[in-house]
Amino acid sequence: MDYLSHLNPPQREGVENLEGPTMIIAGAGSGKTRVLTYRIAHLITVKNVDPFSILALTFTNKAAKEMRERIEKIVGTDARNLWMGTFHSVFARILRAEADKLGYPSNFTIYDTEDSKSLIRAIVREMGLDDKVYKQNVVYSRISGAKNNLVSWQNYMNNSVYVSEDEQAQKPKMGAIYKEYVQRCFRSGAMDFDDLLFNTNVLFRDHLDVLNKYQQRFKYVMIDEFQDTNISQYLITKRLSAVHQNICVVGDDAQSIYAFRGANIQNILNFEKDYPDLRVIKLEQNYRSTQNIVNAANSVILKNAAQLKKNVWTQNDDGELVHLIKSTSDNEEGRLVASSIFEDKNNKKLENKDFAILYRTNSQSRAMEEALRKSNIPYRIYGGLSFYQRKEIKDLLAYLRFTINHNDEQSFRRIINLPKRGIGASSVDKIVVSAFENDLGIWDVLQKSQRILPNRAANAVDNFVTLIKSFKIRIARADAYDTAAFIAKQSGLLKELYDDKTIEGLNRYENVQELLNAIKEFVDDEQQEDKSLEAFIADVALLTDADNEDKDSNNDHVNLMTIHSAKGLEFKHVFIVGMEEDLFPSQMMLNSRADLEEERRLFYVALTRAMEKVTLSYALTRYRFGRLKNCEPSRFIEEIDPTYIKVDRKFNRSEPMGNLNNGSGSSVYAKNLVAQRKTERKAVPPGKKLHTPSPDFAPSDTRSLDTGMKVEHPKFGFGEVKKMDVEGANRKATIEFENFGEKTLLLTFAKLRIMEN
DNA sequence: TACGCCATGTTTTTT
DNA sequence: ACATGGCGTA
Repeated sequence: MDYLSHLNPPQREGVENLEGPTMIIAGAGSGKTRVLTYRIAHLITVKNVDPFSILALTFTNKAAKEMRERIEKIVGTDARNLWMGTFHSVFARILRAEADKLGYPSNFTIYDTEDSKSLIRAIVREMGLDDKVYKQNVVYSRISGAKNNLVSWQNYMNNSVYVSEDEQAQKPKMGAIYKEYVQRCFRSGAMDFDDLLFNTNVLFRDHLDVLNKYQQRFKYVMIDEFQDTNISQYLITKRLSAVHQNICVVGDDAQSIYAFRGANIQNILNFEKDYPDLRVIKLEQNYRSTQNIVNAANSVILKNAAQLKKNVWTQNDDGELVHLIKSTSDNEEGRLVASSIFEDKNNKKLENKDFAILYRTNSQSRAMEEALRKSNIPYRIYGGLSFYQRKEIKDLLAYLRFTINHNDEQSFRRIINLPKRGIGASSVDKIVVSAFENDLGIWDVLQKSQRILPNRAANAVDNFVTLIKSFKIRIARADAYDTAAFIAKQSGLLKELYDDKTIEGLNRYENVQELLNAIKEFVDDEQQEDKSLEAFIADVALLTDADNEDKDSNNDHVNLMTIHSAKGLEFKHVFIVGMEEDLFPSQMMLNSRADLEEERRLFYVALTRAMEKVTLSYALTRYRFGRLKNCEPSRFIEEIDPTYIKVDRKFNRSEPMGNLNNGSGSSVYAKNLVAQRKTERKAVPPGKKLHTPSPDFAPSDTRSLDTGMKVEHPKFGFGEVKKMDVEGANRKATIEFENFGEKTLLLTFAKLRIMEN
């Protein structure tokens, strides 16, 4: 096989040794994906293994898709038959096939995080508990943590550790909420993300015939990004590969960055115990980055106590030193990065897509976007609010979901009064409570709504039921696109959005059309055999918009994303912005040594994305919650061996800060920001424009507002800003309007257009 | 029941 | 800065 000649000895060992348990410890940039790709190709072409019996689990859908394409280039269309995908998507597929064994319908709904949290919130209220004590985020992560450790609600309530922890935290009802949540999901015919893994474990534990079937089927099991798997995931694969023992995991403990989600480095250590005859292969030569970048990254990760022994090295040139730039504000940081990109593009003949701007939190994208837009540099934001998480999209999806699964409580709550049908919160509560008390599904209760609801509401519910039934009939006869378009129209959703002529409304309408287009595409896809709505809906909850890219003709843009979503990617130049204490490392990760080490690994991941150049950047002031805050440079900057870093100016950690302009915004920048739309951190819908137009009136960018400025208000007309005030967390502007006199407006709500002066 | 006004909390990361 | 939900009014 000619591809073998491109490999170094350990890489080759990883490709050629196909039998028995194998662990490949792959340092950053060591050609891990290449090894995995060739390994699978080798199985098919040399060992004549049927692709149907190969299971390859990846971290993202995108990674799976890319790998499949690369394999297809070597082995041809056979690659389509591989079982390849994320844990969640592969096991959702298996769970649908075996759902009856668990008492679930095969068309069960998948709840995303938002669905789960809102269900938790509803439960907490119904139980008469304080939702300030039982915060949905806290309860959710507690339940999620338990599920990922395979602790059922029964085990949870009997476990003295959990129970006493909850009592200590003054949250004794946690177990009861967990129980109710699980039962409600079950009755709704719904699984959340963690259930997909938890229930797969239950399936394989309690139905040995099923387990045996899949054990026989999957002769070879491979796991990418093994360092980011949790116990639940690990046990699934351990069970699956128990017969053939052909399990190969690939990972790098230094890049484990998902412990917060239950990922467990311990898995790597346990692996050696579980498979005594394990073959361990280390890929240590880095092909991606320059000498300086590799050395800088190594010097950082060295500060972590918990790690496997590994020596990442490279033969590449020294390259440039890591640059460090300092700005006075987040906006200036954006401008410096933008102009640096502009220069490098000219000087080094680079394209936009060679650059990535990485940050710790999604909210940091705003300043970068503004600066890039002003410099006319095309950019693309990855992650952030997904297309599929937008309200209007979720609304239509809820209709589709409910039509397929009539018991889905969360979808029901979304659509029962959308558009308004006169069914208010009290009616909804009655329906849900009645379902709960009689141990019925939502749909059963809806059929008999006149027993529990007053006439008017009951009639409205009857109409709703008839509507859904008409959708159901359509599903049986038409493909996904026809049905979805029919539902969008008949439900009244499209009309409601169409009638909304505001800019936001137009956008929403377009987004819904975009979803319909996506469904059309799905139907037209020749590789797609099942064109039913059910087939389309099945995996929608597992999609992120990272899966939707690449369709644009214009692919040359600067990449903006969080460090987490940069995992597995590489770029020539990488900017790591917001290198400030409390931001990176995050304030919330300073509580334990383990947390801080995870942040350090995150920094390591960021550094090692770069092929040629890394620029670190920090700002002395930054907006947070709309207020200007002082910042200190991150401790991580000092952790880089100074040999490999070039500081713009003398770097001084406790340098005194400049003048703070607190609250009312800075007039320096004000002049530049004229009636500019607040940055909407929205995902670019598939195949859509990169920039959004400016509306006439949008909630004002309050940072740009200052005394003396002329503004226009949709109701009060023209006026001049007289005074800016801060009261608590709110900022107010006193404005003298030409026709209405002086008004004091809360800037949070004021819709102002700032006139050029 | 629907709607408008405003108080409050949130931002750590994602399948 | 923004979303969310509570509360009062129509």
